[in-house]
Amino acid sequence: MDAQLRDRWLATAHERLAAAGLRTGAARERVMECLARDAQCLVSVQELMDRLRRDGGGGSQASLYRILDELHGLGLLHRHVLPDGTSRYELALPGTRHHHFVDEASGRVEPFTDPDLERAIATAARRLGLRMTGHEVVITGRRAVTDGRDQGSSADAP
Amino acid sequence: MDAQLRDRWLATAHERLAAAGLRTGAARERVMECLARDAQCLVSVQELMDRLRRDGGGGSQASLYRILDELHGLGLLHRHVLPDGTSRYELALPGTRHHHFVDEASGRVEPFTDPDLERAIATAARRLGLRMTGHEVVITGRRAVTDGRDQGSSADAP
DNA sequence: TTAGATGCAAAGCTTTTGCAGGATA
DNA sequence: TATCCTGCAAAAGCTTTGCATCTAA
Repeated sequence: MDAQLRDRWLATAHERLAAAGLRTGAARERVMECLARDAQCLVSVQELMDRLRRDGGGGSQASLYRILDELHGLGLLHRHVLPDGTSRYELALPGTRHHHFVDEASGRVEPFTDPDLERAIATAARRLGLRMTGHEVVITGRRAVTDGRDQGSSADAP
Repeated sequence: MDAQLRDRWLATAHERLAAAGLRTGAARERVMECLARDAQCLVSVQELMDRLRRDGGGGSQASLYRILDELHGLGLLHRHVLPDGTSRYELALPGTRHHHFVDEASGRVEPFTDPDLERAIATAARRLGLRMTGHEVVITGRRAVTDGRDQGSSADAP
């Protein structure tokens, strides 16, 4: 968990909510703190619900969905839909964009970044004559059996 | 609609179904013909249902879902989930893979291909040490106002 | 004759909505 | 005090399942 990212997101979020003329509510504050901490990479609504309950705060499902939709509308969250049809959210902040890999073996979603891929997407959009507002890359697969072999330099930015 | 693609897919599908020891059923035949014709780029289950009804054949919703799942399991269909949570299918055949662009203005989904992008994805997967079984790229945006200007060479393979 | 294939209806899941009551600025 | 925020419960969609029936091989 990146504490700096968490704080930066919380600050931005509060700022933007205030600018939108919205008030401070207990439920939303709890959700936002949970997101800032646990949604640095895609989390499902169910996972969020569980963590909120575990954190003691409680909160209703309806509020959670409403709040997520609201934050997404303000551009504070990215929203993805997995092949199973459930939606997942993660913090949206400039410079933190990443792609996703779904491990078929475990069902886990993991982030990765790749400047070349990013570039290729931008180029493709330009070729198509599009003003791109967003993009999503999901690679599905399994970890190659590494048996200790070097996997080559990580595509993840350091 | 690409008649050659349609026929090639139907042939492959029949072949693979037979190889899997499955029997011929009226409902599945109708669905397959509809897919071969209308699912060369992502169609929703609802759209398929409508077209099947319009074609007169009828068929139940349960069968449609079952058949789609079955064909997907045999690798004959690609399955995508759009941001609204509904799933869409399209024919899966070697050499016909393409990416998707969602036009925010119209909500339409359109296909495009881009060898460079394809390459970038393969490279990224390799770097990550993954055995890739699938990938999905969705670009969201709007068509730039072209006002007659050349958009550059199309990213679509000729 | 036997294992699939199909349709109908009901159940399951995630997500959304309606409303009344409770906060915030 | 006027909005906005919350929670509860019910509703809405899309998708899956159970079960009895029909059919291809």
